[in-house]
Amino acid sequence: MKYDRAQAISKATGLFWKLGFQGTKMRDLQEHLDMRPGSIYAGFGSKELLFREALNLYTQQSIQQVRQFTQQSDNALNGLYQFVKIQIIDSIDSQKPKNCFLAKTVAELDNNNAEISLWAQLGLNKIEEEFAVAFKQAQSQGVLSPQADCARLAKWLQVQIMGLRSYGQLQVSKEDMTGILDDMFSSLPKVG
Amino acid sequence: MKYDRAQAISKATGLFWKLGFQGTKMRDLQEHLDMRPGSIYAGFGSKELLFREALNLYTQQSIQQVRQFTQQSDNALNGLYQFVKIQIIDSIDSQKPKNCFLAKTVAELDNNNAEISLWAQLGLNKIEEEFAVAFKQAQSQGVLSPQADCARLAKWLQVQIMGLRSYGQLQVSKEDMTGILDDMFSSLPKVG
DNA sequence: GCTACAATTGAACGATTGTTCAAATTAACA
DNA sequence: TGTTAATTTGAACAATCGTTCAATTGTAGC
Repeated sequence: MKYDRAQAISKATGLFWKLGFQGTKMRDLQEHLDMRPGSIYAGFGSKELLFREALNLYTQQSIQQVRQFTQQSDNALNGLYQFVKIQIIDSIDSQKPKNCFLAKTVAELDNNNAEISLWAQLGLNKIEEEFAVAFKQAQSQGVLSPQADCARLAKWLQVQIMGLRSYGQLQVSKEDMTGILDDMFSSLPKVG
Repeated sequence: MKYDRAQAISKATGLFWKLGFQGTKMRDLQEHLDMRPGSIYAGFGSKELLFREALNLYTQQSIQQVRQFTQQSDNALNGLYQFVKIQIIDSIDSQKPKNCFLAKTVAELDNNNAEISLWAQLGLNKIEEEFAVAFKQAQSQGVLSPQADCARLAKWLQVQIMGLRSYGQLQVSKEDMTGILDDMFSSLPKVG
């Protein structure tokens, strides 16, 4: 029976996220995907191409979740808060990887694997753009100051999320993390 | 002639910082240190032990720089600002690694290399403690609110630095980075 | 210059790496 | 059911990995 491509990419994403590109060996993937090397290479071409599929899936899911939270919440600002809270804080006690898969990839790979690193950076840019959209939404909803520079706020939020996720790798309590998160959002130029 | 141990560790730190533990091969080290494998193993025991020396040097230098900046500046708060600015922003146009060596190590290594990861986490804790000391100094100097929770601010600063350094890996301008940095420090409960 | 010890050398080892491909198996259609 | 094409299998490959160690070179005291 032919393998389930979407499920295979999903499983590979989890493994790559946890172990990194270099840390994930083909034999790890063979076990985790329950596929033999020939099948993996027939389906994806190489370890690098499969890794790029993983980066794509992660990016796409992140963007989707930002949209989901900003639309479900009463306003986009609360939506972003919920996005960070659920995505980062609530994963602290779980065994899921805590840092950002894209940022970790950029950090791991130097100029020897420049193409993969650039691909990850492209994903981060897309997500940042989505943050900017959310901030503009917040402005049109009247909860964020019209004078606020949304592009700059988007960069700021990226920095905050990267920092939180890096710091979340250490042994921290949810309370400490929530405290930092609340301080973050209380510094925004809110309205009302 | 016997090799210069301190210089060898310094060179190894630069390479490990750039390429990571797994990304740095013994043959890379042999080239970069201009030492033959036997000498490296006679001097340091193994790749892992040399890596730990690198983590130690990086931690020690970071703490030393925090102390240096907080003492040279007119007050500890400005000292911390200068520390971040010079250490991070001014390295953007250089070819030095931009992310935090310790945070990168924690992100890279999973439970298979738990000992190294824990060692890096210990270094991050030491640095955070130094941040707390600096904030207390700022309080006694009358530039930071006496009600401020210095331990919490130290955690906050770690998050900010990790975020800035992660984000600094992308193609950003010094201006954008300085803007984010200024926003960061302007949100502190300053006095006067 | 000789001895004795310390340090360096670099070829080589076994293990592991990403990848290949002929053979075996399954699926599709008559 | 028989035939063809699509897919999976897993042993095996060349390259590279961290590491070792007998041989060589360098150093210090006499």
